[in-house]
Amino acid sequence: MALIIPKFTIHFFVLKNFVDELNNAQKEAVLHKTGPLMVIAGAGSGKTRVLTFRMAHLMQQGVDAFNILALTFTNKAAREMKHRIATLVGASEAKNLWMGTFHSVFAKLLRVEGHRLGYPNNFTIYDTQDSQRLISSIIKEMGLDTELYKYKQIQSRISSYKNSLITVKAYFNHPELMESDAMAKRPRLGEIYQNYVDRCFRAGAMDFDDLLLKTNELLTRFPDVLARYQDRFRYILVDEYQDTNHSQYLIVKALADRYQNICVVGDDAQSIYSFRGANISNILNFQKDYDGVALYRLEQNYRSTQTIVEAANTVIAHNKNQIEKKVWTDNDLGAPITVHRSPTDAEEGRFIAASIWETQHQEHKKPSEFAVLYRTNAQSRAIEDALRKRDIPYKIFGGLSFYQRKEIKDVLAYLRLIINPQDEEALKRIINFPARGIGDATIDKLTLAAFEHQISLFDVLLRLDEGLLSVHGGTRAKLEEFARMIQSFQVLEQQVDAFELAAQVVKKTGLLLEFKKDGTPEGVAKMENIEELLNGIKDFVEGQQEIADARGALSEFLEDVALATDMDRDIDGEERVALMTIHLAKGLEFPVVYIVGLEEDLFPSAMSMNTRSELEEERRLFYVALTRAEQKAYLTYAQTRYRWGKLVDAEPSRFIEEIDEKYLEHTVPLTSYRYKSVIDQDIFGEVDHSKLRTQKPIAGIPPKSNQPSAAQLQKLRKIKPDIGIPVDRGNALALDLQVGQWVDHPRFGQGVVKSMEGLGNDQKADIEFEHGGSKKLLLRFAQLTKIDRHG
DNA sequence: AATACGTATGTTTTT
DNA sequence: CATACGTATT
Repeated sequence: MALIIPKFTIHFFVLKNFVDELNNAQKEAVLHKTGPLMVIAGAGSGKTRVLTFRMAHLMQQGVDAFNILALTFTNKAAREMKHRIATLVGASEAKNLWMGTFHSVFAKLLRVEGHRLGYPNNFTIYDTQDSQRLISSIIKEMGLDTELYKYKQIQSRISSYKNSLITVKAYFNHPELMESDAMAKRPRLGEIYQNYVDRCFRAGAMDFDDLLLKTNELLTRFPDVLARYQDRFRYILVDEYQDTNHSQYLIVKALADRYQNICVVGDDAQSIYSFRGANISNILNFQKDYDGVALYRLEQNYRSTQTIVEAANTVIAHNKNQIEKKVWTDNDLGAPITVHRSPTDAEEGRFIAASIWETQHQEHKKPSEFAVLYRTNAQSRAIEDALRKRDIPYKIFGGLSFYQRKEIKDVLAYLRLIINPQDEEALKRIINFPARGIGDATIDKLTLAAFEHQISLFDVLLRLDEGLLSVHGGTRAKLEEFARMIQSFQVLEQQVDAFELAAQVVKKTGLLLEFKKDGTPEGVAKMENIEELLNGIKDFVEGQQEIADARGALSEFLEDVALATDMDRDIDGEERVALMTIHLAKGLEFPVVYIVGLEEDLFPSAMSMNTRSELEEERRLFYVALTRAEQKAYLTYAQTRYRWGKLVDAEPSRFIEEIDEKYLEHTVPLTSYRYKSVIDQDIFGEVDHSKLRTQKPIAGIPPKSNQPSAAQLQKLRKIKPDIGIPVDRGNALALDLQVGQWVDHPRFGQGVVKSMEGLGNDQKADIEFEHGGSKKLLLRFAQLTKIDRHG
């Protein structure tokens, strides 16, 4: 019946057409043959098209899909690209591509190779919450002051060490690291780090950062493994390169070293992840890192109206450190950007809901054509309330993601423990949930016994008759029963599929009953969530059956879940307004975009105004937000807003003023003049002349005096110079040291730079101090200040 | 050991 | 405002 057409011909035809649609820069990037290649892709310039098409083209040229590795920023992006490539070269070929996020790709690699580093292939992936809980218990076990050692801060510290490849050993080898923690009154941070790493290892667990760190370790320690994967991944493509951290940078560099077929795509103007270690200099220095880099710039924007493109350009022009480019568009001028002020955050929500409702009806738009973008997840509430009142369907992305809900994590903890009984965090989570009479005291004893014998908690349970634990007979029986139950699940796991197993777990542990009996609406919601999880597992199992080499289905499901984001649960075709943070919106586009909460201290965030580089990142974030819009953008702010449950006054964001007035229209006449803060001036270094322009009243009311208010003086005192405190911000590279430069160190005093070594994050300076001899300091951590001095 | 309640404490952004 | 933690009560 079906007409049989040779596949190859069809695909070739499609491919050819596609090339013709590309502009010159795109075409060149796609057709570039071998060697390092960097594509600077402005917002909306079709970079996904270039990436997918480049891969398809490589495959057409005879490159085996097995030899291509593509690292994307989200799993969703990977899926979509794979799908598009499949339409170009056929699904069976596209399947062989290695594509995914850094984390998911290297998690898979470590499943295969991790045994060389002493990890079981069923290792658990600890999420941030697991890490924090473990660190919290370590701090308590060590008897440290929890005021000084706050587990969240410690976790983020350890995370940034790992992202910079500072292992425990390296930590203790760098006096300046210990120095800086000691000065922060946390001299025992190294010990915590040590304990944390040991405990993770013993639990057979890797945290998010380990997935990258251990990959680096693997590739460094085992040249044969490195060689094998270099040979395997002959063509490497990295999307969103501006958001890679040092650890990722090194992995890419190691893998690409042999063939040098490395293609990175990114936009320095959209680098917004420095808080998790992303280093913008990775993209800025790419041309120095590789020889003979071909550089292509995609500057034509196909996404947005002229108004939006140009307004965005005027905003980003306020930043200093950029790769030169000029984004432009052929599109229509489009509507002006609407700026709206509301008295309260609730009003802001109402305005947005009303505006969406109106636009929907006047222009026959679907709900999915709108997005509301905000700086912090907490802002979603007011918007939600307003949308719900108007019956506008919406979906919130991020925030508490589905897999992070307590009831879901509880079920997953059972499954994790079945797969990997060493998993300490999973065990602690569920050993007494549902309640079975095993209290904190018992768990503490258990932890202690595990530590004394250097075994896992579960092993202690299995060896209770050896007298490892002094507990009452009743408690002991309960512990034994718990262990027996887990073991019976382990047997079951061998016999049935993941769905069946999960269903049994939920039933036999009494989890479902637990929520059923409470009868509250929350309890019902929790039951529904568990049901949804089971359905998800079922879908997964069914999907797996189509894949020939599917391994242990459950452990793969757990891996997917550990690395899944809310984005990945997005069901296409759902007609809903999207609510998400700007970070989450990266890479997406919508016809109509509302950027809300444009207020000083919120956006830009109060936490990000201490240094210029932080402020510039906030501005890039705003740039990202604005460039999500295809046809129309709204900027809204409120004069008062509930924060920490308190009503606080707010003033409009400086970012609004940074847009040229000619692109804006105001719904409400501006009655009050906004005082322009003196903080905008860089009081610690060069004066930014663009910031010194005379203040122009926006409407009638004359400017206030230039004297900073008491509150502003308060703020000024809190400002620190943009050097010296880069420990977890990774921006110390701004300190451009030369040999002979005099510097000041808070501890060692003044000294002169004798020599420099290392690159990027590893850059060190050999400094001879006046008192105390010479020291090699890692620039990123040494709190150095340049000083003027000679001789 | 479990619960219930009060207090304190903190908030950017996420794989 | 949420959640995490400590204390008092059963």
